Amino acid sequence: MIDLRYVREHPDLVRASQRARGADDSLVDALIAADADRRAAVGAADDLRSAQKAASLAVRGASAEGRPAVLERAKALAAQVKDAEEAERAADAALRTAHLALANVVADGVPPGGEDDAVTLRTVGEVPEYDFPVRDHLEIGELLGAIDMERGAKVSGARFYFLTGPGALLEFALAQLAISRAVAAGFTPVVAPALVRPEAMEGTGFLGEHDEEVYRVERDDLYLVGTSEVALAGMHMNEVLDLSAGPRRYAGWSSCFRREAGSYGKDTKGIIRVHWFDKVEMFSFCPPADAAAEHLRLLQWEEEFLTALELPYRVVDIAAGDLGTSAARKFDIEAWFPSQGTYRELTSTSDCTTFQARRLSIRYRDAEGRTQVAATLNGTLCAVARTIACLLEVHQRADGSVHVPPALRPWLGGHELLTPGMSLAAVSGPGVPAPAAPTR
RNA sequence: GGAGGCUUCGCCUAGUCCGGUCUAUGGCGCCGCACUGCUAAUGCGGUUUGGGUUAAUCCCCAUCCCGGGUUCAAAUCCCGGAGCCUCCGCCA
Repeated sequence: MIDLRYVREHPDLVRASQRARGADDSLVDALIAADADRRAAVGAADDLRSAQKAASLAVRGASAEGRPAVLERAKALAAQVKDAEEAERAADAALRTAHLALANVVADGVPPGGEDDAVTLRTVGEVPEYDFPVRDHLEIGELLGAIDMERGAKVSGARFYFLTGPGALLEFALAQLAISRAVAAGFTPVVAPALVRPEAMEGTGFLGEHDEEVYRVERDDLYLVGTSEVALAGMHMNEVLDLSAGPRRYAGWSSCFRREAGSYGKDTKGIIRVHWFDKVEMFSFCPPADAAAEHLRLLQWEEEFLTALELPYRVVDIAAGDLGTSAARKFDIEAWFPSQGTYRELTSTSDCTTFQARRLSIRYRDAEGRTQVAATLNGTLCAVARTIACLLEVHQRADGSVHVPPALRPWLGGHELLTPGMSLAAVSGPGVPAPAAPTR
């Protein structure tokens, strides 16, 4: 939800933002009208309630003979209040509808246009060259015994998979690396629920246009999250945070579930686009004035993570028409996928300014001690399945083995290569004693 | 799944049986002022959160977990829901 005061004071800027998104700018005027209606209705109902309260008190003080008349008057006012409150409710609902219809105000500097108009800010790392025919991540995964799509489909259907052997170990290695780096950077690590109540889903803006993307557990009126952003934002709903020591940062781990409705035929091979994956998500609460700077910090942490994995990538500034409802600005990092000969989205970070926090009522105390709406930001540190896909492809060798970046080695038994048929018993992690020599 | 208890303005708490200056009690904490070599102690005052109105103040309305209902009037009575706790059952 955007700030109503801002809409009142700068309707032209909000209209421009709507146009930049390719959305209807007349919604702004509808919102302003609904706001005026509501305030009129509230004023009328308040005045009537005030009169009725006085009348009601008069009933108590009335003499025996004056009482019937006073009571009559109080009853009449009560009826009027009832009507006025009905009108107030209607005006409230109309305002809410108009309010929810508006997406966040696009930040200054966001490129105009739609999906194809993202601006590449920089390209980092060399696109690798291979002197052998490259395999896609599924072929490599199958050679390594790391990915099993067929059995995933047998058990759960299309777009489900098993990570097996080295694939499973890779998941944990990535999780450890991501969480460790986040903790070192000052994030509070969080294991977040993947099943949330409607308020959290709605507050983060996922029941609007993304409604079709979301799994709903009807029986219990719960939703499966598409990202731990939902649980992390919901964590502090209806709270006043202390942000005097700087942004409050969380690194959340959870499974993520997406119906992928409307993506039939897209990325059907492998684990790039799946109904379920695990993810380490960064989430930050900060004063709105710091949000843009915080956004760049999240982006930097994302870049450092990919650099540690030795993955070539580019950073793109998403155009206004392609922003999510809650985002004022969004940067994606796209990593190189050799089998596709192109960069594909691996992580994404959004500055939601006060849009989510206003809905969720997440506030902080400013220097003067007043409560203000906080800003929220989110960024992927590691979406595991897709990252594994990218790693396998980029670091593949002619013989089907895969180079392990040094950053991951501590959790993969120190190995420099994952090789088809390798013994997993040798792939121990820190804290695990070396396997005992076989006794016979 | 079953039974019972609980939820009050940052924290604790009175009030709920029996509806009406509850415009919510008291303590702690916090803020201001006074007093005092300093600190402490003490005294006085303030201290929920939203909304409406306003240049600002004043004022008005709402708010006792949430949503309905009864009533001239609801923290208080009735119905529905949520959360927490205890016990039983089941379960990793």
